Amino acid sequence: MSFIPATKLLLRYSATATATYVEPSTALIHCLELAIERQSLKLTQQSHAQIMCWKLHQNPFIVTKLIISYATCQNPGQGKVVFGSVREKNVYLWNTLINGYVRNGEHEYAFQLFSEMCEGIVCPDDFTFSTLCKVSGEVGDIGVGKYVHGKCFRTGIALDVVVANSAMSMYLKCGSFCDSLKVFDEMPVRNLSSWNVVVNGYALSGELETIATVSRLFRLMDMDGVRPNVYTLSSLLPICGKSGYGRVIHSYIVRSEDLSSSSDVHLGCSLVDMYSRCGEVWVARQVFDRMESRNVFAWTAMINGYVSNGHIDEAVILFREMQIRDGIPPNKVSLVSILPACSSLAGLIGGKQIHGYSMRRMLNSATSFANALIDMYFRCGSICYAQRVFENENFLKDSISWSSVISGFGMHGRGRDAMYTFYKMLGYGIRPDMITLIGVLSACSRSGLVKEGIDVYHTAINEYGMKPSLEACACMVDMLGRAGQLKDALDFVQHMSIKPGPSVWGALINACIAYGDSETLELAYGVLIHLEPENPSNYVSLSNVCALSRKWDVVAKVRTMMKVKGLRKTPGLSWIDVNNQTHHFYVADKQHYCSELIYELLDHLSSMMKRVHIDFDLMNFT
DNA sequence: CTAGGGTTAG
Repeated sequence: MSFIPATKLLLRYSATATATYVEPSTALIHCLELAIERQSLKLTQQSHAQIMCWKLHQNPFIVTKLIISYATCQNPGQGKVVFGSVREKNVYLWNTLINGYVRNGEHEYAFQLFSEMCEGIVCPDDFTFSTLCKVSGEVGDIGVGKYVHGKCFRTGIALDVVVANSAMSMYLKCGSFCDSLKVFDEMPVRNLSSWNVVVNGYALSGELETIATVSRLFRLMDMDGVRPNVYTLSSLLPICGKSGYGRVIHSYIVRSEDLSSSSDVHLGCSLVDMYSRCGEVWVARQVFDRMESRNVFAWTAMINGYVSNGHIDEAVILFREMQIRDGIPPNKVSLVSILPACSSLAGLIGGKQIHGYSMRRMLNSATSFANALIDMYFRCGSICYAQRVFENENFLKDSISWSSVISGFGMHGRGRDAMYTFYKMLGYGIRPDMITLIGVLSACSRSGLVKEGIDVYHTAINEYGMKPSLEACACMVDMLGRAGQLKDALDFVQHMSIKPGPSVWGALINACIAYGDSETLELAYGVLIHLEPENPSNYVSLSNVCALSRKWDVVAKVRTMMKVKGLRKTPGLSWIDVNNQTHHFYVADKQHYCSELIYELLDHLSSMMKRVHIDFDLMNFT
């Protein structure tokens, strides 16, 4: 794009002027429009000079354009100077000036101009108020927002669609969805934008209450004579969860010709994401394959879908295809998505390659990326690299970074290190969240640090006002149970502030099995099966326990109960990649052609481990 | 003939 000097452009106008005369003011407006389009300060200044030359600086149209032009060039102050020299300031001029400051992020000055305007002769109009509502929303101060909105009512401007829409959006941004809905309810006329704010409000507020509202929303919109557009649907899709409404929306898109032919990438991404979240990754893939164009968002959504549904190999293939076929380089988020795949593949190499790539592309300074990297190294067994990323790499550590390190240590049985990291985090004044708490507690549990774990639990409640989640409680039960403190564990379960769930009873059961408390065991199984009558794992576990104590009649009863209920448990399996071939094994599986050799080695390793264990115990007791 | 609202993902 070549730069055209203003003077040359004006000359060109003079040349054409022989054929058709062009007003100097029209020529200047065109110049300014070009300046706005190109964001050229130079062209703006040249036009300004020409305006002064031709004495057009009182022309309201030209001056308005000039102020916009300065604002687009990040010079709202220059606009203010121009504004000051205009004798008759009309409402357009005021609005333009205020808007210029808003666009440059100078919210406070915009408010100051607004109050100056209110004291003057020129009254603020609907345009002024919509702008100020937006600013209040961006500031996030509901007090200011209510003040501005209140002023709209005196003049009846509040009923204007755009003003009301801005007010709704303002309340939403200030965190008051109900004020937003109140405005919506009282609007005499609504349009698509009004509905889009409401939909967004639902999207921001919780999930479950929304589900019932989603289908109603469609009907109500239809009754209002408004059809959902791309924005409406892509805000709606992420909150559908597994409700099945996602499919309803998809079919609506397919049926509406304008929507399906728009081939909007954003909408496609939302669909891919929605189906992935529903666990229907195959459908997601079909949507993905039929998209007309795919950007990095689309590719990442699909990769993420595969990773979160456990199709690691597909994710890796797609990660390569994105770069080879479409020439799209991965960005921060693509890397964060693929990193968990590296840890599942149990190969440190892939993760290290991503780490190296991120450093070359300078993508490694992002907190979320560093956090994923730490997690990946821990999962691949490299405590050392994980620590190195945490300590040496230059990124802003958030509570997730600390939590990753804490649970990483826990994973490897390094309870003391986890505790040390936890208290260091508190020392830095960082608030722990539920994930942190669970990380510390599970670390304590695995390392037998019962007293320490209880201390942490009480610190979280008393000093940080946390309300332990079900998982956190399950960790406590697990910790007490593993240490053999069955009475305390049961006592904890019975005095929990929330209703104990399956995970809590499950933890108690494990402890009972390990320490042979058949009385508590019976109680726990009773509750667990009552809570989750459809979970096959519970029956299998119960039957195994009974088999151990040779209660064959109970075993048979449990097995028939499962059959009657039509429950089947998919057996767990493990696998390993050797020379690009995957070998998988079930429990006591003898199918593999190297079975004999494998079991021989396994026996050898177990006896070695037992010896080490004994040594370890001896060391602890002396 | 000038100015305003909804949002933008993984």
